[in-house]
Amino acid sequence: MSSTCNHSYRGCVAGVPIFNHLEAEDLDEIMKTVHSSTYQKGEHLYHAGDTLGALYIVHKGKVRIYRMNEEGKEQLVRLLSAGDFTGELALFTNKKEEAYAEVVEDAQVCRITQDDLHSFLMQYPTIALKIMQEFATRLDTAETQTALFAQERVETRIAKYLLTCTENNTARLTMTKRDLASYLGTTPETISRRFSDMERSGIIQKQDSRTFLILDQVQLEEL
Amino acid sequence: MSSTCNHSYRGCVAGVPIFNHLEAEDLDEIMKTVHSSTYQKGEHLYHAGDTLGALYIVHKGKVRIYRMNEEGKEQLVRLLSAGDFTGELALFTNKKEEAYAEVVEDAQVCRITQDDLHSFLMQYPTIALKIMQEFATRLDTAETQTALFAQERVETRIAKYLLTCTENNTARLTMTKRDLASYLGTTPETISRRFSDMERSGIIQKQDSRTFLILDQVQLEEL
DNA sequence: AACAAAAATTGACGCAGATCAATTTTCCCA
DNA sequence: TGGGAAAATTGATCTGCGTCAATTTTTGTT
Repeated sequence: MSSTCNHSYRGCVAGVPIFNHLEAEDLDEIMKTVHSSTYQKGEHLYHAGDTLGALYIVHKGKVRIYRMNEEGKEQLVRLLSAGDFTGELALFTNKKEEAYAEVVEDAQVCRITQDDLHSFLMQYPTIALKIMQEFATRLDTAETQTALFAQERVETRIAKYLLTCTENNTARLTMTKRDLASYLGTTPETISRRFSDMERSGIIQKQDSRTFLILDQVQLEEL
Repeated sequence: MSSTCNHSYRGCVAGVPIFNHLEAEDLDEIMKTVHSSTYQKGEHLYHAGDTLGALYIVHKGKVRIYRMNEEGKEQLVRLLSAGDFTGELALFTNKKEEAYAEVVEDAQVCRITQDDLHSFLMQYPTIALKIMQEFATRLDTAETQTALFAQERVETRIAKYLLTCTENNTARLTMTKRDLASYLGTTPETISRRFSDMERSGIIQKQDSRTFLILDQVQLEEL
């Protein structure tokens, strides 16, 4: 069960890229209209088909955005953590939501209604700019992702993904391999095999189930 | 060669969803800052790697937005016609463009510089709303497209695509099958075979090279 | 610590779709 | 309007990856 309250809780909004450039008094203004809820693992923020009237901003925890086709096959679209938002489709168009938002780590989520947001946009045009920045970036990511699916083999997709989450020659996965498979448009079995291949050929080395040492970055890059 | 002029040409802007809700005098205001160019088939508006400082709005003609991977494989991302725009990534973020924009049908294109657009957004917040609407829609399309690639067979992708361009039981392709293959992440050969299959099983019937009669929409929908 | 449930691994097998190659058809534009 | 180039079609072959199935490992819970 999720619990709701609409007290002023500035932290929820202050940490979010869309708003964090505003002055303190403007933030407080916005906070007055924000509804904050906590959700537990397994709960959904929304389902496909819902007509959302609000923007959901994750303040704490993790939320899995996924789609499902007619046969029930899932595709992981995005994994939200603190500062990320969702629900923009129903907010800016009048389409129904096509994705599901499932809490995978106990979360605190702020909601801003469509009407409130629209009036903020008129009042603070810089917010619009921030949102557009976020949109443009996400659009680019989505199109890159599509191109990746369209023209690269699974091995290449994994390699590219690993590189995006590598720091100091160490790749730390933020999700299970099962979710990774779904995100990369393949199966857990194939993910497993490709990881084994890469270990066998000395490109990576398993540290623990979620951490891998990159032994040969050059080779990884040209997969 | 493209020719440029920046005379006031209201038509360029008036027909564009982002601006067409504005009053005539506001339109004229905007028009003053718009640069209009004509391009011939084969010319490029921009290449991957360019740092664009402007939004490109197609007023006439067609523009092919495509990406290319390291091996030179192309993926068609979008086909722009009158009213569509491109260049938003470089405009709202500071990333370099990752796609190519090639004119495939003699085109007239308007350009609005970053600075001008930003000041319009502050002056007319409703423009921002329109752009966000467009972004949200496109984001949804891109994510739908990704999911389509991730979980559906080529036959299904074709079927879904055909349905999007069907009117009165007639599907009219807006691009060559070669481009369609690139758009759907497959090869011309496979496209050809699947179309033949669908004709053989009485689902569609070729009218001319770009037009197909939908004989059995139900079956097409469940492919 | 112990258990159940979820996740991950590995093998065997089959198929959708890519690739290569050879025509045929369509589309321009000179 | 004719000729050359691009696009489309069709066949033959090969392969990456999905599917099914059986364990094994990891994880979270009491």
